[in-house]
Amino acid sequence: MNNYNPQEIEKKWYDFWESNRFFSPDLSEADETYTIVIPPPNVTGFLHIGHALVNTLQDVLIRWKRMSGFKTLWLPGTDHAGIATQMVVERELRKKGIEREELGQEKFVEEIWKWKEQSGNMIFKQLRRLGASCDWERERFTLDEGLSKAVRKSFVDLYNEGLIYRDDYIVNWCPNDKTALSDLEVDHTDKDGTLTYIGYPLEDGSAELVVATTRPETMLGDTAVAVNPNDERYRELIGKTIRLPLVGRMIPVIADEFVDPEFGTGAVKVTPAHDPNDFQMGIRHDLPFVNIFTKDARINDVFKPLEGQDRFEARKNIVELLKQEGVFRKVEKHPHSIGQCQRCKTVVEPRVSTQWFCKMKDMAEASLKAMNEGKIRFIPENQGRIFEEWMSNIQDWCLSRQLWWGHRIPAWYCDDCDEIMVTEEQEVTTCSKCGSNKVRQETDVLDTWYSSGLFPFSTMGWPDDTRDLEIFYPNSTLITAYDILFFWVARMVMLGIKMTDEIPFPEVFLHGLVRDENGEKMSKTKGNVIDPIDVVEKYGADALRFTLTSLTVMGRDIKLPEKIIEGNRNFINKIWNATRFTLSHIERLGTAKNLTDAAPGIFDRWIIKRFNKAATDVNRYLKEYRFNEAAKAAYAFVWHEFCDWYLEVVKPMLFGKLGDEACQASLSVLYHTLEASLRLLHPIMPFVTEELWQALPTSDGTIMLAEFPNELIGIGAEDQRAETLIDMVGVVRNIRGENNIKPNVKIDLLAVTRNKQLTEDLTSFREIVASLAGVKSVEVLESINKSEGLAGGVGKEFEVFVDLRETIDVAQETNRLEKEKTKLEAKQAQIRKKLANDSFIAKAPEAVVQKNKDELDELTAKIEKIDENLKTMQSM
RNA sequence: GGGCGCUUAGCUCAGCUGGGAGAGCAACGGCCUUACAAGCCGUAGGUCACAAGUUCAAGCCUUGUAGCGCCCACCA
Repeated sequence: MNNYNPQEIEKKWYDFWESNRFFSPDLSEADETYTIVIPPPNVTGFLHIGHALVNTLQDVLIRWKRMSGFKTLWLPGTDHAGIATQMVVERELRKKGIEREELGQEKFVEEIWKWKEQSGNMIFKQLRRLGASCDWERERFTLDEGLSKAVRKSFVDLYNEGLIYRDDYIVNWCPNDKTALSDLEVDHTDKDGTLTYIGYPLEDGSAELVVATTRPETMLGDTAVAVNPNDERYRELIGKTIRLPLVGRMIPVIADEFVDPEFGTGAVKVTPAHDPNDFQMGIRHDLPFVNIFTKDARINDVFKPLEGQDRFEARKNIVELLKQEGVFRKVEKHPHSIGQCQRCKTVVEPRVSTQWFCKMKDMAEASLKAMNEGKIRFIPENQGRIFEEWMSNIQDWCLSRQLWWGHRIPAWYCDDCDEIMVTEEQEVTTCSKCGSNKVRQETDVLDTWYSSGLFPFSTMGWPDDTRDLEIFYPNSTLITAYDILFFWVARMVMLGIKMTDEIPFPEVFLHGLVRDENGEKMSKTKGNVIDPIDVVEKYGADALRFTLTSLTVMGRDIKLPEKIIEGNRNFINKIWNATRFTLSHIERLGTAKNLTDAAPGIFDRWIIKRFNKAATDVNRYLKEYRFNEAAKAAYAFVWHEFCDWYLEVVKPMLFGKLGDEACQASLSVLYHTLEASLRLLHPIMPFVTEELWQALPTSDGTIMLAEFPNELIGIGAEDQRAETLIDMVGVVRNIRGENNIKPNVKIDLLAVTRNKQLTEDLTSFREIVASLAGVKSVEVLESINKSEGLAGGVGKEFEVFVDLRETIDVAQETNRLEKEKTKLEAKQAQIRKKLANDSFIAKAPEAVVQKNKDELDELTAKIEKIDENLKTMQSM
């Protein structure tokens, strides 16, 4: 069994962690805390790739901080998700032939709860498979008693302060869901449409005013025609009366600055009850509001001939009627934007109705102030500007929804005296004003985002004064996708400041959206959905986590091709095998069990130094939310430094070619570097690291509570000695590769060194160089008498030659040398030019100048040697 | 209409405060070398969209141009 098999280990370790309560913070110790509150998924939800991403990132941070000694809490919860859930359950019931209306609100809500008990929280089971280290003991739900109390408390407070009010207003109405929507819940798309021109005759029959409209059917609700006051063409008509075709209503011609004389005919029909602009005009000019639609957007009884017709049907039919009446003038193509319900895609109908609103301006200003004072920081930064833009142009928030699933608005109406009582009490039976007991509770519920807006503190027990609130609020950071910046983040910031006087979190990291390999949004209809659970089953959770982490770049969406996941699975396999190799030799580790007991050689010190650099980088990158860089740093170290070089260096030691002491030292360094590497990788790939770490003889407990590495052990001054030997191996491999010398052809290496240290090192470690370079012997020389058949390479402090008399292809070797020379000469020319520039010498920092000079010397020396080698070739 | 981005190797993309153009995948050549063929070694490939500017020095800073994308907005 050489390969890693995730299925065998993942469940085992998750159960181990959970049953040992490793996810729950120990409140008895007063460590520094680190808190993340989950973006609550819908109770009805199934894990999609976006969840996999956001929760992987949170888990990486949480595990990293937990290992770094913080008291960490990752609090999970779900959102009741008003419309979405109601729709799902409605659909389920319809399958059984039951309509929501038959059941009534109470029964229906009971059904949803039942459904939630059965199928809800599926997503948390799936999150466990991802490895999410949430504290499941603190799981919350937005409709829990505690969170509901927070909703009531905040609502009442805001109402008493005058920030929440009830008013008649034109709102976005979904005729399918039969509820009001907030502006954010409406998606706008450009669609082909038409512009219909209709002639409206003046009352006295003297003329007609032609208006243009995209929605001719709304003319039934017209209560005016507007023109721009400065429009010469129509100045005479202002104040005159028009007879509305088909309906016969007398309506005035009004003047309003809103009208654009350039558009259409410059005259606009005004339908205050069915268009947001017209609504405003209606208020400005005190016009009547004629509602022409039922709640499901059919023509109501205002116009009998079309009564009961759907608005789109009516649109066609009314044109016919207008033609019959002789007022239809023409129709043009006219693309325009239409609003659709975010949930059901039905075209939204603006509708005047009584709704509850929240004033946003002051809260938005407070949020902007907090941001400008640096109390809240967005990562990436440009998201802060988007936040600012939105906050600066904020509109009041329509809070009420004509749904049944959600927090019922805590308001009661008295039918006798019309008193409105807004109170935290859950049972109101008598009117506080007139004593009547004809009181009834508001049936509307709150926008689902209202309760999630309280999530950072309602989950901690607010409004009560709880220990959790004290310890874990404000949260440390918020991780979420940028597409809910306004829906959720903005609301949390505003409500957080308002209700608790504190910013709910000082940092917000907004990640991109996961798309398919062609950059398309994933959707079931397109069939390009990647199911994270499928990925987990095929490649393992760690491969998925590593992939998502390594693709998380600031401010960019993520394309996810399967190939990348496969490559990262291979990386895990690499670690798996490196560990197997190490363990297979570990019993030979005698005295030098502790790293500090070992007397590390130059390669040992080199790998420790490389590890220290990787660990420092990973820590820094995670701190900066540069997930991709953190993953890359760990990957590059483990694969390309630890496995590619160090493991190969160690092999000759293990075979006893350099003596027992060196072997012991390297074995110790090998072991401890591996062990530390597992800890370094754990936050990103928890399962495989736990599995391997548990197999180590020194491990105790769990890797998830082991210390996150910083520096393995301090290594003193810069040590280039190993690098030089590594460089030499590279030069020899290049000669081999380019000359197509088969690995089984063992050649002798002649090395000419230019300094004493290198001579010593090469002598001591010739076995290692021989092993890595695939040569049978290494002869260390101070100079060489070149003879035929020697192919040579040049390094900074050495030249190497191999005897190729048997295999040499002179043409090929000459070609190789010439290519090398050309490359070096180009570089040389560049640097010469730079150094010839007086301003460069004068103005560039001394270190930069010196570096260039050194490099030039090195290049010149190398080129000289290559020339010599070329001569040798020519003589053959 | 306003705002925010993107353009770097065949593909997907990194590149933080200006000083070496990089990774993964794909390609090419060679290897079952005693952890790993889910692997190893070697090689090739780029006017960093275009133009101008600042600078000793620009993929990176400034301005403009072109193409692409996203978000917001009440133009009938």
